[in-house]
Amino acid sequence: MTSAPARRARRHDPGRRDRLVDTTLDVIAEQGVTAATHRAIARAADVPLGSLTYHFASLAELLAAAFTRHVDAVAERFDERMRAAPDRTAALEALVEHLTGDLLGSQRDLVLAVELYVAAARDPALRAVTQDWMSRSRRSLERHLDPVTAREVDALVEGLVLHSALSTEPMTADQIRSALHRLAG
Amino acid sequence: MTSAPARRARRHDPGRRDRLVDTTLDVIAEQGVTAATHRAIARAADVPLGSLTYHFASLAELLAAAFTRHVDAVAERFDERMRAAPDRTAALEALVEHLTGDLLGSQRDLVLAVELYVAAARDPALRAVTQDWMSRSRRSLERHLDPVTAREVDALVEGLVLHSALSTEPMTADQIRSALHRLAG
DNA sequence: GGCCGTTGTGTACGGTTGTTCCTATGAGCC
DNA sequence: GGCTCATAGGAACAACCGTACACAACGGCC
Repeated sequence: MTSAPARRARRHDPGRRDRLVDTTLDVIAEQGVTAATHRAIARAADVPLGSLTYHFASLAELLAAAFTRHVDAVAERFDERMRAAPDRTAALEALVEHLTGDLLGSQRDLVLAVELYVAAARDPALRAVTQDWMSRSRRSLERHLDPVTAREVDALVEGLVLHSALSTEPMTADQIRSALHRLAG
Repeated sequence: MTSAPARRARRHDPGRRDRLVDTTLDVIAEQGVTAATHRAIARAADVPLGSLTYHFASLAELLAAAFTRHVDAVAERFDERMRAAPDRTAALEALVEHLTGDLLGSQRDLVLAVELYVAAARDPALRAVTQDWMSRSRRSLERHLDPVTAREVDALVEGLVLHSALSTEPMTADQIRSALHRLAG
């Protein structure tokens, strides 16, 4: 029996561009943004190396597309939660759920957030993505909070996320809830 | 006239190991942790390439030594401020000064903090450094705040720092002070 | 059916990296 | 003065990177 020949994706492959963006996010989440090289992504997506430079002019462009897609999804999900909340109290509780469920619950989203922070610290194009994210999340919060409070809550949330990412012990929902209520309650 | 021969450091060079650690911090602050290569650091310190692997078994070890030195300095400076504060109100004001003066005032410390976050997200050795920093700063805060509040303030501060690093508009002392007082006032 | 342009593929190139290794040097001790 | 060994120095190596490019294949239009 020959060794497994690594089944190639079919030659005609519409939507490969989309799939490459998703695979890039997977690689970043699993191995970090510095490990997200052309070769690593090509291997993960099971496509030849040249396919990446065909679909994306540069690696930076591919990374930007990937982070943009991720931020769009997270921001939209969050705004839905805020729109659904009837009042301020419900909004804060929805925020707690957003944090414990989406961000801190799945390591994936947490890791992606931190990797984006990291990459954005040096790449102006990615910094635009993070600024878009911050302003969108602030706008979502402002559905139930005044602008000043929204900004403070946004910063606190950012810190909680980073804390959880770097700490050994994860933060509990109760701790998050109490901090939020003290700031915006 | 020949081109400048790049004056070499003298052959006998006691304390070079220390100087390499400082230079590493400079390179990280100016060009980011990903640009802190053996060659970049050697060039900045004006020493031959081989000198780095002689003094430090690996690049990771050098980076860890550099971040450790920096964290030690910042944490010690902060604890001094907290020790000097007579009461809770003074402590909060000292924290504002610490943030606006040391961290946000000089871009250098802010950049170093974010670069450390970034690097720590992937390197367990560096994560130990950040955890040490967090626990020390929390302990300093606990000189005037109860543990729960200290933890929340620490998280908020982390978020404010990150916000300032990634945002275009820096955060003002007044905004920081008002957020802190709302949380711990 | 035959052409053509879009899409897919594999290889090669120039550059940078961390690390190793051999040699040269000189400060401290006898 | 002579020995010795920790330090200084520079070249070399293997691995990896992003990107370019020439060629193959196929769908859609005439």
